Amino acid sequence: MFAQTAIPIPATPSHFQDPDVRDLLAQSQPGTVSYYPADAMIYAQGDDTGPLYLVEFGTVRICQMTADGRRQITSFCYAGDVFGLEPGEEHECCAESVDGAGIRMLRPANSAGFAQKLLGFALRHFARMQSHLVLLGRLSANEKMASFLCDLLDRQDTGDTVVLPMQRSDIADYLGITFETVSRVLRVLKDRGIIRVTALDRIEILDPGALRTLSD
Amino acid sequence: MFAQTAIPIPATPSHFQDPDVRDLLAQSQPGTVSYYPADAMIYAQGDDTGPLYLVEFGTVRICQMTADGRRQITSFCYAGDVFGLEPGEEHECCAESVDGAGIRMLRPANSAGFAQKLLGFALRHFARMQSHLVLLGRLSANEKMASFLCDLLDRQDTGDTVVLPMQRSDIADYLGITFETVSRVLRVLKDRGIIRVTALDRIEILDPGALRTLSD
DNA sequence: CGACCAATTGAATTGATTCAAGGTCCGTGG
DNA sequence: CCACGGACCTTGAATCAATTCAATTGGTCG
Repeated sequence: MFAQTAIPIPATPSHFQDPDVRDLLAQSQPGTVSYYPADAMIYAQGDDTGPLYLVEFGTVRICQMTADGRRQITSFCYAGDVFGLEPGEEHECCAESVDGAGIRMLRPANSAGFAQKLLGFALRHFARMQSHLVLLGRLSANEKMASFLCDLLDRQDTGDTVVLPMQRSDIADYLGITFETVSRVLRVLKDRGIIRVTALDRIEILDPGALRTLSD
Repeated sequence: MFAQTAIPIPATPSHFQDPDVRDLLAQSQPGTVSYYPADAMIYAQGDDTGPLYLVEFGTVRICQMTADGRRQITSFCYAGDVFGLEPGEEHECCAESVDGAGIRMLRPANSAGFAQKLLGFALRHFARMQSHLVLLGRLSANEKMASFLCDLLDRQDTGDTVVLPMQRSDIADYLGITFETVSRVLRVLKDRGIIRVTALDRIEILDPGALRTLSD
């Protein structure tokens, strides 16, 4: 609503292999890709629900706030991910660009086949949230970080290096810890020889096995 | 699969007002009601997915375990709730009866309209998980308990009294704390005059306003 | 180069856990 | 009917993981 500095970008065909995404695109009226600079709001809490959003490039965070301003990031969405699916007329969460993201809006066709597709997406998202619940409720800070890094490692195909498009406070609010703890945990993993921080936003996984063991 | 002491009970018509549940029943092949005594497993992690389950009476807990045996209860299901919806061929979580529960199995019709109904259920469940994420990641033990009690108060229509069908360790594993902390938090709420514990499984809410304020 | 924001590190504090000791509830059997 | 046993719950004391607050370092951009 406010601070939306969306710069339209010429429509380009989506290049995703994921057959489910292709189907979804085929069964909806895909719009053009809009560019949202870092920290720009895509939709706010209270905005009308309706359209879905496909991440073409970049990263998006889905946030929910408590009354007194604490933030929980419920998920990060990367290229190929779909977000914006929520019950009710109004969004409960807000979506923000993390690092400059290209977003394609999808106006859902109101067909039954579309619901079937959406159900698939919802269920997949479901499984993610399920394990996020375990992470938040039952893992230590070290385990949370290890689990997060493993997740990124699996999703990115950048070899043994993980790219962190978000800053420490985002990671903290995703993992339910403070950003200082994120720093300290990274140091622990470094000292144990499990990772190497090659840049602020780049981590080399030296011992994936150890990381997975830790992540539980 | 093991320890399943399900005792068939004569089929009785579902008495739920919820139009969505009625629709779901109409569009599936509802089975008879089975009784699962306390702590009986309804399905285990790894069991085949497929049927849905409707809680006719009693309470069900959906659990996920870490490799080393820590447990996170991802949701409690009460009369009228539907569970068992998961992506993939196998269940990631297990479902157990908490206090002796009557469960009706629903074999989904493979119609498109059915997917639409399921999508609705999935999205509603979704919103619940979303706020559970905030609870686990960003609330203090006191706030978690207050939030839990508010939720029960809203769901049950037993006036200002809340019934706890589950034991302390279940609450603990749902809130991401220990059962000792559950006890201590209840004591704090008692000392502040917000609640009164009239029985082990019965809590009178003396000051709902204070509870809601606390809950976030 | 200087200014600013992000990230790291340190020290003190705290909220929650762990471990251990009672207490309460409830069913069972004498 | 009451004593006993076991499971659950409560409470206390010590410990610990993570937070808070504060200072410093590092990186980036005009």
